[in-house]
Amino acid sequence: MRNVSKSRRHRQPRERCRGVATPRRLTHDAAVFDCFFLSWATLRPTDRPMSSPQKPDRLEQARIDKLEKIVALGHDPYGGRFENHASISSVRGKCPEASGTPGDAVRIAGRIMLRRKAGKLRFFDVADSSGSIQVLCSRGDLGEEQWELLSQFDLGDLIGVDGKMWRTDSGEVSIFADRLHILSKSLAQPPEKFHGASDVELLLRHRSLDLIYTEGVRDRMLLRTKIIQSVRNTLNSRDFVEVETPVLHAVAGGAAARPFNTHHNALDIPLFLRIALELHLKRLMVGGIERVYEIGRVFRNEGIDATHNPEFTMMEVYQAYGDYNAMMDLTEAVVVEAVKVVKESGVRSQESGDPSRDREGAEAAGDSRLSTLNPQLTLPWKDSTIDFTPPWPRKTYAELFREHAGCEMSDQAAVRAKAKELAAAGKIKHEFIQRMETTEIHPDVIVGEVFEAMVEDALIGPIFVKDYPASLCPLTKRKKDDPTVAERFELFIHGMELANAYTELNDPRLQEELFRTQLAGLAEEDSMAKMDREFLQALKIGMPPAGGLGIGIDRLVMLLTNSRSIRDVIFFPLLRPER
RNA sequence: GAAGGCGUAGCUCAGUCGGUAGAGCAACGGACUUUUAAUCCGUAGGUCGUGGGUUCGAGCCCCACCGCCUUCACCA
Repeated sequence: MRNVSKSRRHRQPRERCRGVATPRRLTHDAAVFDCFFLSWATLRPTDRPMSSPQKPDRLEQARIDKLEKIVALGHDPYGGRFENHASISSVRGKCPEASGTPGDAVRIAGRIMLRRKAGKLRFFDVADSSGSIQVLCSRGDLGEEQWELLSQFDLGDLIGVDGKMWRTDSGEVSIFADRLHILSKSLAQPPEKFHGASDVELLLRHRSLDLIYTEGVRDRMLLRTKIIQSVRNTLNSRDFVEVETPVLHAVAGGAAARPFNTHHNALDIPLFLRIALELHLKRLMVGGIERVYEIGRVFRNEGIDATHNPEFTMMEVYQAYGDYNAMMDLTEAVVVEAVKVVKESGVRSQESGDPSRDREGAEAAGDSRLSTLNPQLTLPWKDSTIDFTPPWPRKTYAELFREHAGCEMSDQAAVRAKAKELAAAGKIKHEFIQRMETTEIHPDVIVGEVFEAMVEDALIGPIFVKDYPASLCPLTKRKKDDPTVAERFELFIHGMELANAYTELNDPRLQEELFRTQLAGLAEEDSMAKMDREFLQALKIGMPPAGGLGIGIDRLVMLLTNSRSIRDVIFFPLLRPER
């Protein structure tokens, strides 16, 4: 809390300044800097955030000098409304075929990406969100004032251009500039023009730079948006209703994870950031919203690595009067529709330069299964491909356990022996074996450990793993003919767990009992059995039998964009603050 | 949390055995009216992540710390 109020103290005076310093030619930059230094000086030295601008370095100073020249020429270096400009991709098509003849008059706006000189000619490559184009400026055709203005342009500046479409002698599509406008003076030196920036930390801390200068980053992030849009479309077209439920929870339930702690001052109560969407959505189902979903951020206070960010995006959907079989069908639909969107986008995935590579690769490999698959539904993944063509296999947990572990999961002695074997091979922690030998651990927990070590990585998929040991699933309905088995499935693709679904438990008394009984061998924080009275009360009112499904959106985007790190699909992943 | 790797100019990177800190791009000045990472000539630019230590002398060796990456651990 202290940190928050501290940073607000920094921010307020500066934001106020920004309001005062409305662009007034000539005095504009002076006003900014007066204000800036004023607020700066009022801060005690220890309050100064390290990330805030320090005194300008030599490169920044060179740009400030140019900014001042721009002001002296009577231009606002930070521009203003710039109307009726066209997208760069749209004007490219208007270029005359023959070089040296003027085409249509156009107006564009964008960022200077490259600059070249040839005598009294200046070439700028200007890019907007649709593409880039060359702007040609001729000393002989522009007035003194315009030439003076463009001489103050640097890489990274945002400019507007009025001109006519023009093809150069070498055939390059260009705009022959008639009039130039400065729209925003960049004070920061861009990365090296050929190699770009490659330091991962630099790119993550300055994602804006990454988006501008690293090939493919913006396309991939925008593809994320399209994928999420597709998920919404799929659900909406099936009459599911999107809602928003609280992020601040008094009890962080619905999943087994450690929450972030926070505090409400006026109420003076502890609160938690949600770790799942589940319980509120079920309460809405009780309230009569029979098909309901939410796509939202959840927070888990755990480790950070290539597949885990402390905050991530989860989609949870509930369908009254359905069950987990209905959820398997829905999962296939949601993912397949998203795959189609990715295929249609034509955005190149991270490591295959050519979007059609997966098909050619499959044929070249001569794999009969791959060559007969629907090429529309394959996407590249690392060195291979993922075939999303439905229907995906649906195998039971017990079946897969038998297949990969070589023994029945009901054979406790054999399972224990297997666990020890895996520990010797370094695939299961020795501590777990010690606990297994010395304390009483539920047999299903041991089975779960062996399953994770032997089966999960081997699941190429997409494959639905269904019918989990019931004791691992306190929010799930048991099978009618076998109460030791829960109607739950997980979707695995290349060892990654993408979806998790249940036939939801709607018996309030059984639910309360499951919350109450702590599973032997599990710490409380590792269990989902957190008593939530509001939720139990809702179940007493009566929740329809239902199917429920959760999909990790970030992981879905990773799989569909061939991204190995979750940081490649989140704009601002959490980093330790710089000191 | 553990092990390994990395941190040098705004950016991308060299830096030999411990002996004056290097290049390309970018910047600045100049030449060039059809360039495509333009080219050519010149100038300037460094708290070698931070702090200690060893040494006549440390970017380099040692210790601690900070950050990032990889693998592992944790992780519905």
